[in-house]
Order: sequence, then structure tokens, then C-alpha cells
Amino acid sequence: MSGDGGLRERKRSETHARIQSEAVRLFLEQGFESVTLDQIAQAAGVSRRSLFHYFDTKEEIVLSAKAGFPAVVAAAVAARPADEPLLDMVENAFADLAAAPRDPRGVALARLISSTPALAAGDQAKYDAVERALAAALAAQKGLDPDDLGCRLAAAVGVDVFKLATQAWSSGATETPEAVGHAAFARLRELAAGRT
Amino acid sequence: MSGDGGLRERKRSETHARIQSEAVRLFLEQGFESVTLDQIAQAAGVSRRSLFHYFDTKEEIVLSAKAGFPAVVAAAVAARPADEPLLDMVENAFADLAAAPRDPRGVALARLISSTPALAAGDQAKYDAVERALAAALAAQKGLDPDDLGCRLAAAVGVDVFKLATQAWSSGATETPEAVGHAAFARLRELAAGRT
DNA sequence: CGATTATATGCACGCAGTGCAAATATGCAA
DNA sequence: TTGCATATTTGCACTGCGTGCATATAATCG
Repeated sequence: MSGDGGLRERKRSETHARIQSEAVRLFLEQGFESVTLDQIAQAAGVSRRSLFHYFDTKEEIVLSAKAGFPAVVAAAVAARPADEPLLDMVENAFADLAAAPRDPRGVALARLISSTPALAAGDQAKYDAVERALAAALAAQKGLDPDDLGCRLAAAVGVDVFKLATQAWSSGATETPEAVGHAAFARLRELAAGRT
Repeated sequence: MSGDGGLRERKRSETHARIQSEAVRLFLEQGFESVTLDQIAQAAGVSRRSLFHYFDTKEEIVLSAKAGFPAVVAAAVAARPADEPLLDMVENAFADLAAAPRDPRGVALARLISSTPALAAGDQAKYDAVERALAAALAAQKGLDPDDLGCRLAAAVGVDVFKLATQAWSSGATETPEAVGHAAFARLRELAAGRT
């Protein structure tokens, strides 16, 4: 019935990956808008109709690569000591995350997304899910309600800093994302302290 | 040639408004997805083709209502005393803004947007423009570069709080948006101070 | 009024996305 | 292996959004 470890599941995930990588290749070559689903289907060796068994929309072919991110962020938070102050928890969780392997194609992809309105809009929407997951993870650590104001604020700020660091990085910044992130948190604490 | 104060300009803006209000009415009645452009065109008494002379996309018919918001926010910041600390400047600018007249249809509209993925995505993307305008206005007040880290952070935080307040308000909260906003900034300062 | 320019409309087209039914491939058990 | 059940793939027809282009209508100005 299900729970496959067999051929079916393997072929499915191979096809999934093939569609995604061929699509991204074409998008980077020709731009998102001017690549049609027919092109992608042909490049991936499937019918146009089958694409929709793997991805809901054309945008999702690109954006689903980040689908696991909310869970990853939540896990990073869960791995922090529970007595850490909220903001430190967020700061350090992201720093831990930044130690993960760097995808070389990521820069080009980030540029593609931010320069394509349809993709940029969807990407922003995805960050909303990250923010919610982050807030929930923080609340769980502290035994608070997921809607707790402090948790939501800390999550929002964390996502802000992450966006900032990502953008700096994809613009070819010299500093590491961790450095940018820590600098941002430091500056934020200054701002909150008042005298600026 | 142009610079009309005449009939042409008046008819145009009337048609613009009629399309928008009829469309929103239909969206609220039937849901965004299930209303077609043909329906809107008929309700507004224009041809389907003409809709695209007023709005680029179906989503824009709803979202363009907020088109002027970045400028409004920037103006509110410009009206603050220049020696105010950055975060206070943001907090107070939004508070001044919250004193503006409250649109009664706004709640239903906000719900429509947040419950329609296509609209929610576009809405998030619009906040990006608000954030940029806000950062630029702050930088101008302080004589800093528009990309200054402090200005960008303050702008990001301001938008976060605004989103939070808006969401609370459109969920039928009892407190005023100003109160929610001030409470959020206060909590944020506590978080940054560390002991939470 | 006539000339110019903005705006409106109709028509044809391309492309994204969906529902449905038929075909094909896989898993499983006898 | 064979045969059945189930998952996947495909083709086809269709709706709806968005665009280019040519043509009509209406406002502005001399």
C-alpha cells in the first residue's frame, strides 16, 4: 500500500529532482517568465501534465527547494539551552545554522528569485511560515503560548536579520553571513538601548 | 497635451474607482478566485480588455489600494524631529499614522487578503517597498546612507510591529492599534536588554 | 470644424492550471 | 509466473489570466 522503500518511491524522487534541476537550469539561462512548462517537461522527459503531480505551480518548482527550512530553523532553536534569553536564542540558532554547508548554486538562485516578481512574492510568503515556526519553537522552549508577543517579536526580528544577511551574501559581500548576522543583532541592541 | 484637470482625467479616476469597488464587493461575496475578470468588467460597465488599462493584474485591483502607503510612511518619518533616536522615530511615526481615519471595510479586506494565497503573497511583497521607503526616510533624517544597517533594521522592525498590530486589529482585538504598537516596542526593548 | 491625442473595444493568441478518463507501470500474493 | 490491486503517467478538453495589435470612439486644442 505505502511506506515504500522500493522502486516506486525512488523513481518518484528522481523524477522530482530531475524536473527541479532542469527547470532551474532553464530559468537561469532564459529567465523565469520565458521558460514554458512544455520546455521543462520536455527537458525532464515527462509530460506537461505530470509536472503538476510533482509541483502545484511553476513558482513552486523553484521555491519548494526551501520547503524544509521552517523545520530546520525550529530544530536549531530546540537545540539551544532553554535558559538562554529569547533574542540570544534566535541569534545563536541562526549562527549554528550558518555553519551548514553552503550551496554554490544558491547565489544565482537567490538573484533569480529576487529579480523575478512572481518568485520574490512567493519567497516572502514562505518567510511567513519560517517566522511562525520560529515563534512556535521559541514558545515551546519557554513554555509559553505560541502567540506570545515576545516570541513573535523575536521570531520576526530573527527573520529580518536572516533576510538581511542573505541579501548581503547574495550581493557578493565579503563578510560571512554569521558576521553580518551578529553585527545586525549587536546594532539592534544598540538601537533598543536608545541613544542613536 | 497633458496636465489635465478636465473631463478626461475625472472619468478615468471614476472608472478606476468603480472597477476597484465593484471588484472588491464581488471578491468579498464570492471569494477572490471564483470571481472572473469578465464578471468584474460587466459589473463596472467596461470591457474586459479595459481592465488592463487600469490594473496590471487581478491581484493589483485589490492591492493597489495600498500603493500610496510607502510615501505616507516616509512622510510621517519626515515629520518627526531629526534628533529623535531611530527606534523612537519609527515608533512615533507609526503612532502618528495610526491617528488617521479608520476604513470600516478594512477589516474584511484584510481578512480577504490574508486568506487568499495569491493576495497574501503580493501583500508581503508590498511591505518590502514600505520597508525600503521607511529605511530611506530614516536615513534622510539622519544624513546617513540609505543602506545603513541601523536604518534598515529600524525599518524592518517597524514593519514587523505594524504587521503585528494590523493582524491583531483585523482579528477583532479590543486594544487600539496604537496600544498594540507601543506594547510591542516596549517588549522589544525588554528583549534587547537581555534578561528574558 | 478639423486635427491630434488619449482612451476603449474586439479579436486572436500563448500559457498556466484543472478535471477526467484511459493507459501504463509497480507491488503483492497465490 | 500469473493475476489483481494500486499508484503513476499521459492525453485531451476546457477555463481563465494576460498581451499584442488593429480599429473605433471620445476628449482636447487651434
